[in-house]
Amino acid sequence: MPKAFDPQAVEAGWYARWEADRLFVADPASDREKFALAFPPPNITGELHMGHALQTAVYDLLARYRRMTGYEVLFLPGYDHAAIATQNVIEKQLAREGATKEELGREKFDARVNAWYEQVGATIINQLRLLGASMDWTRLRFTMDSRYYRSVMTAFVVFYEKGWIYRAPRIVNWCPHDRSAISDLEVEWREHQDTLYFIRYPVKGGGEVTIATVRPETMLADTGVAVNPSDPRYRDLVGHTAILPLVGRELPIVADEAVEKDFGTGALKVTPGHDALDYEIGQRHGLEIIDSMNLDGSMHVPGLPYDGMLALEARNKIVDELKAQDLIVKEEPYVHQVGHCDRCGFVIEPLISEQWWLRMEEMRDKALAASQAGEVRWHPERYERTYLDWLRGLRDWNIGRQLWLGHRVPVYRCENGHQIVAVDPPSECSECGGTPLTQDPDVLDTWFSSALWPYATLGWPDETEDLEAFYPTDINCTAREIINLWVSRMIMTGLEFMGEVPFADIAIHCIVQAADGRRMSKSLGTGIDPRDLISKYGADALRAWATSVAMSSQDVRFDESRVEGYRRFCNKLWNATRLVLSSPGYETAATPGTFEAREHLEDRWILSRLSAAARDITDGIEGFTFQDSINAAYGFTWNEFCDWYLEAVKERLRDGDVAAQDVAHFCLDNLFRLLHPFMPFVTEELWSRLPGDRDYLMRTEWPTQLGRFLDPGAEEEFQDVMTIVEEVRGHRQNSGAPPRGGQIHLEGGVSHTVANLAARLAHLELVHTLDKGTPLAAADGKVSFPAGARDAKRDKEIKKLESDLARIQAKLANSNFVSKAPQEVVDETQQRADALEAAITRLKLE
RNA sequence: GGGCGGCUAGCUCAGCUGGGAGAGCGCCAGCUUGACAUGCUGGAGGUCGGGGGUUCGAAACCCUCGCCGCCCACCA
Repeated sequence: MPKAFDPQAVEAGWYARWEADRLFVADPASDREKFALAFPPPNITGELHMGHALQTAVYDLLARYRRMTGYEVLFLPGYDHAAIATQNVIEKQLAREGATKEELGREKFDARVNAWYEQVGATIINQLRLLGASMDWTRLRFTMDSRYYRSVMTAFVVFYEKGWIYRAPRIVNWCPHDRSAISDLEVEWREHQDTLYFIRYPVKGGGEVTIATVRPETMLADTGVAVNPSDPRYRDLVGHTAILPLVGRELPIVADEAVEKDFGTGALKVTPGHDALDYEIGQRHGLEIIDSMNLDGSMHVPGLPYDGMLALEARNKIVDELKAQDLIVKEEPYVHQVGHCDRCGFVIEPLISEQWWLRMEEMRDKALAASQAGEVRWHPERYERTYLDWLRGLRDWNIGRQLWLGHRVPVYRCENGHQIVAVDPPSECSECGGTPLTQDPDVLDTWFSSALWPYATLGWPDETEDLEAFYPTDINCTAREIINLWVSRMIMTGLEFMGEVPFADIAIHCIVQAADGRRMSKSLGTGIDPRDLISKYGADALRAWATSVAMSSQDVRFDESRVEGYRRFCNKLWNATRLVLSSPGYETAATPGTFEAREHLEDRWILSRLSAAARDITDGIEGFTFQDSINAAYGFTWNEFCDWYLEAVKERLRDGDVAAQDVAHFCLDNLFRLLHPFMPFVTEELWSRLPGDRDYLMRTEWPTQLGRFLDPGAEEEFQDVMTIVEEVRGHRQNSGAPPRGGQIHLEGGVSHTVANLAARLAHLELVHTLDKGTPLAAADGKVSFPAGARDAKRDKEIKKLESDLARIQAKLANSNFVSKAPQEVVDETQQRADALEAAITRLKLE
């Protein structure tokens, strides 16, 4: 067995073996209880980043844990076509080549996209394998594969037949770059420093009204002026008509509650064609809608000199002309939020467009009712509110996109104007039999298809065996930024189509930031490729780190040294195993179990500690506090099993002591099981090196029967041992004594077992009389302290203990404390005081 | 504008329902200790963001202020 743990060498073979033996493949016909995870399909826009690695580690931990606890587990992988995002990726590639998708043409563009899907899909799968994700590859899904496509079409048709899908012109968020509408959730708000212009609009019949705007170019499409009805400044103007400068259009002056009296001048220019609020005001007052913008964001004002200009260009020219006419009252610097397309970054232009809409009321209400009924549990709980608040304010969803990439809307029209909505493309018009039919050019919002993920991947709308066995799935774990975009929509459509929430538990994991606190991103150069970390520290180390931070209440800054720490942890496990394996005769010690005798204190102690660790690790997983699991496993392994137990039994192991072998073996065996979900590779490897004929660790049982080893008496006694050993080491160090040698004197109260073990661990000779020799040591005043070892550090320690004691005694002297605090707290405090007094006495002894 | 999270050792973070301030890394000192120098031993380092309050007792609960971050939102 190599002296050092080498992740590369260990990891290489296991994944292939697990997979070849079909350990990841779920059986819907199994008698076992089912546990299903539909892995959030990564966008097929590029390679997986740290966030994906973290998420994968969490999912796989749950999958492996559930397999070991007896469930039939389905861990279903896949990826998402991510229409708008992928289209942007390809367009950027084309731009670098000096081309555009229009030049390329639709067919070649599609071919290019498919090639990209193949390439990136393969990379993603490879990364997931490197991470050790125990996914059922026989069920790999893609949101654009033919079966999934059919699910999406079916959902559309069902919604349509319910009357929930309709087409209507409305103000939408228009991305001039993508030439598509996007939903409110895809708008990213960024702070802009702009200028607020105060512009004078003359009023017909005399007077004027001054409005404030940051977008003077939109005035070309103004069709009204609005003021608040309760604003005394403008009361007399309501009902009058303003004249639009530069254009001459007559603008009715209306009163509307939506106008803020305190903003600007309190008078608002109304541009129903290019502002959401103005649109609503316009609707209420029957104002005309004028469209002054082309779909590429340029001005569409035929007959005016601004026609065809870019918005900003037009703005400058308009401001110049208004100034020339002395219509600008003033300009103020103004900081505000401006919407951008979250995929391409272009400034969003609100404009009127005819779009496909999905009514959400009924689905929203069902989702709210499900939460009310406790069918959805959030971890941490606070995210439930984020979700519910958003749901309550939900409006109709714009599901149409004017992109090249995505699921085409299944709506067809014949030459006679009939409209057919069908899952499969009809060959002729169902009303007049006419041909040819043309399909609606729109595609669906990529989130429309993602919303079906938990059941479309299982075969819906067909009543498949998988759907029957594995729906609902059990847990969804994602970043909070897609709670509204994705999680909420899965819940709504899941309730609608399947009648049940798609998962009962939702865990929100943290976001990994770069070490300096910035966002991890490729473009900023702050991203880290998980594969680099895997090759440096191993997948196990990366996973252990990921699960240790995943459920953090705040986002975490990436700290590479922590990943490195977990690699060292793997090495520690490795070497602990090596030590045990080197015990003579151990190879043939096939049947553990003789430790039941448990005559040694250290054996009883470590089994008790193992039992506690198993409990803490299990509780952490069940309670979505994975960091507690990792910490318990780490602490047990390093600070208890290695630092104390193995040190205590080294000689016994060297002598081939069967009880020591059995106990050590039992600890390792259970520890590997307990760590397997977190660090699957190294644990599987070490497990395979233990003697005996072994099946895969991956499919052994989770330890659940260790409670019987809890042994408070042994823990207390061993605590005495540790205290003595630590005191001896401390004083040795302070007095410059060599690390070994010297004697320990046994006094009255100390059990022979404790003294003996302490002597062994501290490398002392145990003697039974006080007058023999000079050194040493200690515990609870039961062992005398030798003369001649007094030093400055000891004085300092005495001082510290004395001040601690003074504080505690003051507490005990407080009658309020004694009378009001619970008796056990008072008792405990008294015990601490006694212990401190004893320690001081001991240290002062000469 | 509303909501949420964070502020704990030099750094990255734990501290759950209030009762002795923790870990990893880093730092200092000492160790070729028959598993591991990816190691071992000892140690330094914190008025738990500031200020009030509740309590016998507060890092934890309440109020308030200050920064940092996120989400939501139709004030042009």
